[in-house]
Amino acid sequence: MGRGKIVIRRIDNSTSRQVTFSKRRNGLLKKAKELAILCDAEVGVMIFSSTGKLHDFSSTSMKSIIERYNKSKEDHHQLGNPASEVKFWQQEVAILRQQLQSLQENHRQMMGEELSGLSVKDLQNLDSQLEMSLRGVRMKKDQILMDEIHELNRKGNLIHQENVELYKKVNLIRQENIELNKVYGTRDVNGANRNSLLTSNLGVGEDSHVPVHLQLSQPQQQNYETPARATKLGRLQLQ
Amino acid sequence: MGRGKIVIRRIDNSTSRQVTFSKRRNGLLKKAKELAILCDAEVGVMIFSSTGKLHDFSSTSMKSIIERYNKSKEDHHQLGNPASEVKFWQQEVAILRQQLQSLQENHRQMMGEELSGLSVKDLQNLDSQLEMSLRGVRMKKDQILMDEIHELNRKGNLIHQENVELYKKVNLIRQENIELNKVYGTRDVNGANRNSLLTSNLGVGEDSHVPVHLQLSQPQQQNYETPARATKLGRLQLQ
DNA sequence: AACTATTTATAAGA
DNA sequence: TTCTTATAAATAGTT
Repeated sequence: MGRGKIVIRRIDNSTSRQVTFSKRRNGLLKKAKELAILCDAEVGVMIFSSTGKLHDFSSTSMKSIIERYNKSKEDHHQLGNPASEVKFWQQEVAILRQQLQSLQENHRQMMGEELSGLSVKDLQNLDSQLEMSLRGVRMKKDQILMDEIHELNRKGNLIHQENVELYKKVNLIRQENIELNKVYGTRDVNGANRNSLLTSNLGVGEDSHVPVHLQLSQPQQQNYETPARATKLGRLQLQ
Repeated sequence: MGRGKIVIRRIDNSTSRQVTFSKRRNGLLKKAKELAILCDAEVGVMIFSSTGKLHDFSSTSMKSIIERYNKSKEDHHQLGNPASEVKFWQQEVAILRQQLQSLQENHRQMMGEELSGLSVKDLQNLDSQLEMSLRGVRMKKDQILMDEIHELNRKGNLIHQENVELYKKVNLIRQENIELNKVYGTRDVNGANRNSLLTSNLGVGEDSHVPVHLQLSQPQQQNYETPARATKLGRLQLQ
């Protein structure tokens, strides 16, 4: 429901993700409120943004909704109980550690390390993925460079235009001087010579009337530099 | 958003209240799901219909969302609480969450996604890393394939040796038969013909005395398959 | 449960 | 962030 259709998938761009979050969060909270009023329901909504900020709505008190939820789930494991609370957090740590380990292993494989356990099929899949990533990265890089080049061209042409205008002005003033000389007689022959000299010099400027246009012939094949070491992007330090 | 505009007020008619509840409940849950996915948010929704039935959605576990909610709302149970153990585990969770987020961001970049924030230099480093990874993966893959080929060659040669030995034995036995025929006279002309036929057939085997040797001409350039989808290696599912 | 005329939400762009 | 606006999506009332 917007200018275009979208697929429900994590929004890559951080800025538009934030904007969308803001809009949709408001929408969700509004609809929760409406549902509670229209249908006489008890509704609780908790939202944590990716930056960790909490947004919530509850038709009655959130505490009572959570209690009702726990009761409904037959969950007699109370959240105020310190022993079970410790247990909960320990479980949470265990889950996160497992996720982290899994991601780390995956990361190492994407770095071309620790490939021993993989089959040819696994390796082929990894190969394809890396190739796709590489294509994406290079496209992005080229796009940035092309944008820069276009910007430079734009500025170059602007400056060139300025030069043309200045040249016209100079020519006009020179013409005026010649007219003045005609009216008051040629008092200064050397002065006239200087004028003709100036003319020929500016004539060179006239040759470059074609717009400046730089271009990379094959940007995707160019090599800008080859760092031997792994960078912060390639080799993430954990802890 | 319907045939007519409505005011947000409790629907008196019980039946249409139920119907509206059903429709809007689904809408709310759908939107909660979308928000969680699109904006990478942690979302929990609890709905009790007026008949008391529970409907809920949670992007992660509802327990962890409620915990986070309680923690976010107030850390009142930290004051003078001897359960510093809880605090410790909470800190542990915070650290792990941060690590996980960092690794996830890195992983997305290595997958060629979310490249918006990167400079040309960053992209070049990523490019180099991916290329290096790719080289490593292909080397590993080729090595496995070459090992397999060598193993097959070894087995092939072994079998070929066996065949040579068998051929020698057959030839010996045939020679013995000829000798016996000479001694006892040719009882069976057709039998001799069969023998000579056998000889020529085995002669073909003799031509291939050179060891069998298969080889991939350019293993690193071969394409075994091109999976369009990302695999478990490329696209790791977290929770 | 479908249908569909409308309202509402929101994606994209300033 | 906030506004605007074209378009997608949700849904109120109806069949």
